[in-house]
Amino acid sequence: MARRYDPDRRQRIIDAAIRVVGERGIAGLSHRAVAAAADVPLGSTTYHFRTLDDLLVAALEQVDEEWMADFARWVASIDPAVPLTEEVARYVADVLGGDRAQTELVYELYLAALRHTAVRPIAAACLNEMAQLLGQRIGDLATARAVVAVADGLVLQHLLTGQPFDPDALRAGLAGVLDPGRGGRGS
Amino acid sequence: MARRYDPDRRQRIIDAAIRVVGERGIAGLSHRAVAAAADVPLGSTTYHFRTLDDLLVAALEQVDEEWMADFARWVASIDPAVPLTEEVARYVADVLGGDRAQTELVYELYLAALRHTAVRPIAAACLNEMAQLLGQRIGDLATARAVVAVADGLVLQHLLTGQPFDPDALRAGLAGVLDPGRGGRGS
Amino acid sequence: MARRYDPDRRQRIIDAAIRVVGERGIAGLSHRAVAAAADVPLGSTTYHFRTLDDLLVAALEQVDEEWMADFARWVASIDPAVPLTEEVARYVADVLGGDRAQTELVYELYLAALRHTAVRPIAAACLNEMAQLLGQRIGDLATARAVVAVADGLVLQHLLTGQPFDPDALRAGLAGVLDPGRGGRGS
Amino acid sequence: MARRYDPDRRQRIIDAAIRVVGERGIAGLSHRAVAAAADVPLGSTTYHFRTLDDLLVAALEQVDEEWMADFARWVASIDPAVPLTEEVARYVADVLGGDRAQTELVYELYLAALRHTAVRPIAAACLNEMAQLLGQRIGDLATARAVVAVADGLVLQHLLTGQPFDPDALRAGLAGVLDPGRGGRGS
DNA sequence: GATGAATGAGAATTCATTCAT
DNA sequence: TATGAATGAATTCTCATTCAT
Repeated sequence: MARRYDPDRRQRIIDAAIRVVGERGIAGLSHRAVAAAADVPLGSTTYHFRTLDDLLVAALEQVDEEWMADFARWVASIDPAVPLTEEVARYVADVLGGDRAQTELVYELYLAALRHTAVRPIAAACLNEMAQLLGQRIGDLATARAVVAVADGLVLQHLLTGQPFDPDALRAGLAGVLDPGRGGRGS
Repeated sequence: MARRYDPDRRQRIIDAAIRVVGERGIAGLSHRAVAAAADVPLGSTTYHFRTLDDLLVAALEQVDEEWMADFARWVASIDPAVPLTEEVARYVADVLGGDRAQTELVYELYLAALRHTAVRPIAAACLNEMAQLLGQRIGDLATARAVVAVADGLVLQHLLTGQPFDPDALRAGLAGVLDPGRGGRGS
Repeated sequence: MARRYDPDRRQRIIDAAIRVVGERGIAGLSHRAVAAAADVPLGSTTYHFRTLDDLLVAALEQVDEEWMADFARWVASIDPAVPLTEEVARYVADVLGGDRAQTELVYELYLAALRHTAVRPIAAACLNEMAQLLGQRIGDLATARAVVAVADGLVLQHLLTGQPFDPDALRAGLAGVLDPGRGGRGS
Repeated sequence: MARRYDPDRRQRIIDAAIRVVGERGIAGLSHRAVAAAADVPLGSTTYHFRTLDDLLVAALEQVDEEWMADFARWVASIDPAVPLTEEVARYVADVLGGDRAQTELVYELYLAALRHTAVRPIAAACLNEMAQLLGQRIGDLATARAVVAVADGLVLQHLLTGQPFDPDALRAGLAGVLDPGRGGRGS
């Protein structure tokens, strides 16, 4: 009854939705939860976002943007003089050591996209943009795609197993993939 | 009213649960849906699995087992004389070309594990077992872990972007990660 | 929390639904209203009738049955020695003078059936059964259908206009339809 | 933002309301639906029609007008030299063969009138006007009322049962009502 | 043991209407 | 005068879980 004019409400609802997904996962997203988190009446969330999917998409697009900004910062910080594996290791370590909530958010986005048609394009765009950005920096798209795959696979692996991340093991492992004889196989 | 002695009912419920998750995702799992899919009375599902979580865990454990069996078959089929990258490419191509429903099930497992304490150990075990199995075969655990990461990252990438998988690009990309100069960067 | 075992509940819900439709019309039927009228928890109505349509159909089928019983009583009471128009007039007068709630229910059933696929068959069956029943009694189906049409049209007309029903006017009017010269036209 | 001066807006809203009722029934009428159908802002519908009932009444009055115009055309086309039953049969056949949407609109009007005080007068006026108009033409009001009743009853019967309309059966049936011995009864 | 009716909470939506601008 | 954001109530429906039989 109090707040009648509230021009930023739409954005506040999106922010609240991101908070809710971060805390309870995509499965935990509900109009009610968002309304409570944004401190707006329930009807307000459905007014601004006709369906829950609309809200989910808006929220994940924003998550994607923030994630891309972080990723772009890393890309910009790559030192051509340093071996790429080391830079990748730094990236993975950063991600795993950073805000766990945000990281979970992104991987939940990926995995949910497998089922959820509405979020698929966001995840696809995210993956493609990462590869493009990195590809421009290092001059090779195939390598960029491989880096993104390795990084994603690693983050997922460590998020789920809880195993500590060891940069040296990564370098040795990657070397082993290309040349098992030297990487350790058979020794 | 018909079936009184039905020793396989528990298993049939699990199978039905996997079917339901495969069709509607974990969010679509419910006692009712499973009961309908298994053609058993509603009370039967709650009788054999006190909570829905118990049923989910049982189902995902079985998904994991089946996935591991497939993975083990691939590991056994690895030819030491063939470059590992080629074998990895074969694996990724197999997964992407195989039963999409089963593949999605495993990523559904990962997704659930991100949030769900009860499911986390299953996903962790899955990832660890894959690395162990492969590590024993190729003699190096770090390489095995890297392979698992690369494979997961690639499958996810292609499932989400819909991009066709090109084994040559993978080999070039991986080479580029280790030695950007030769893999394409700067050339 | 109190009432746990209640074997007649399903029927009580149907009865309550009929009461609700009688009072507020088909548009006023809601799970909530029925639950309140039947004094059962809301979930109970959705348990016994998965969708509101299911409940509506069950209720209207019962309305139809009761209506047909009344109609059959009239058919049985027809005196072959009395002109049919007089018997029809008696029927219409009975209906208009009887329980208005029940009559409205039936005509609401008819009119709703035009739009509502689920109730169409009930209305169609009702109309057909009336004609069959009467046709058997008077030995002619075409006449029976005409009687049903006249009666329905008249009841609707008087229900909506509030005009008093005059049996003599009906007889004169029907005569006029067949032979306008004698029925009054031109005089 | 575009239209500032729009003198026909009120009428356009009414037309849109009729369209909405035609498509989804009275139950589907809502400010939102009308605003979308009329391509006007939501506030515009509530501005021109303070309550939804006002809008419904305006729409149904127009439906009535259009219906009466059609009916008047039929009345004017009646040939005194042709038996009235044949003309009635022609009318019923016209209605059943004509625009189903418009016919349903009128019965929707009847339906609403059964419960809705605000709508009752419109339906009553519609029925009375039909009788008056026809009565003036044929010179007998009682006959006119009977015709209207027969026509309404027949249209309803055929719309609901889907049975094909047979003019001969109608004539025989009506004859049977007045003189069962000749119409078929007892033969 | 096994079943399914019962329950109450919570889900997404839709909406008429009000009112600040 | 016209608009659309805001609101809160009401809608249907789904469901995990309990528990009497």
